[in-house]
Amino acid sequence: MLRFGLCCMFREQPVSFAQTTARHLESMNRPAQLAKLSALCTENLNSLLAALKWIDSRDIRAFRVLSPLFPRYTHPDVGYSVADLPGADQVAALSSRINRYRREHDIRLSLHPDQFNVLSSPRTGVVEKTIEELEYQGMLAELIGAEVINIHGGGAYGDKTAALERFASNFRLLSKRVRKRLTLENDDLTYSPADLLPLCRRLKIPFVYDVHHHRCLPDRLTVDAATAACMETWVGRGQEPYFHISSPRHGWHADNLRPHADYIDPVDVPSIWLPLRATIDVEAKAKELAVVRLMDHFGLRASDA
DNA sequence: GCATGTCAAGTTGTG
DNA sequence: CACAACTTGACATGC
Repeated sequence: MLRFGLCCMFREQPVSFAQTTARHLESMNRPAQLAKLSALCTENLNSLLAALKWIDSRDIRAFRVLSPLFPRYTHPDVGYSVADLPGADQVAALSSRINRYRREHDIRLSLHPDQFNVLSSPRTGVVEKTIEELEYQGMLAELIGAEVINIHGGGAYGDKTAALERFASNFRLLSKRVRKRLTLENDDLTYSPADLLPLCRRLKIPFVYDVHHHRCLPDRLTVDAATAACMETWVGRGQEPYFHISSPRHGWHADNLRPHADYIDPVDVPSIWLPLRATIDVEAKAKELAVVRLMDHFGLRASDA
């Protein structure tokens, strides 16, 4: 059975996540910073629980958690750890409530660190900051029970083979809790499925197949072949494979295919996916409305309000 | 109050 | 060589 997932936020449902900036925090003393950060973390965990309850009511069984759930956690000047927060106990209690909820309601959680995280970079400072961010996400994943931390291959620097070798050696520097959750996704500019699959097999990293990126950056593999290869990389981890779907905002004949549309055109969903047991994250700007519409289309009817 | 510019971070490709 | 695109709002500031 296919499982469709919502990414990070809502268009209409009144569930939102709070943020702050380092600049603003720097205008306060340390106790005031920690008080504000503690309030934001608590607020965001409450929002996450509300998000899971809403998607559960629509039979949506996967959710991508936004990276800054704990705002500015790894910032060099204002960063912190959960134990530093005045509300540390509440943060821990809310996190385990979320973890129990997603377990009892069969909801998959994933994380997707953004483009600043580059394990293939030749710059040691970039790799160090990437590792720090991934370790934060590993800590968060453990708290709330997220299965997957999904990243891209990063830059090519004129030599993809050498870059992926740096990825491989830096991968070994990660803690076990990050390594056992890390996945690799093809992007729309640099690394195609054919580029990444050998590395995924070698390091036993599951491959997340984004078919829209594949259509932007094709390789010798067909959609069917990439799908099958993706599925195989997940066997060792014993989890459902992840796919990503989106539709081009300006159609398939536009100059730029990369911007995402509000909704998914169902014909963009590969028909070979339909009978699979897999999770498809829906990357669409209309957010929950797009997920519900797509599930309706395929007869995976979400219950009505 | 409301509008507008900014936000920690990397890399690539375009203008 | 500088800057926008990735993704996206939401926050902070200033009028």
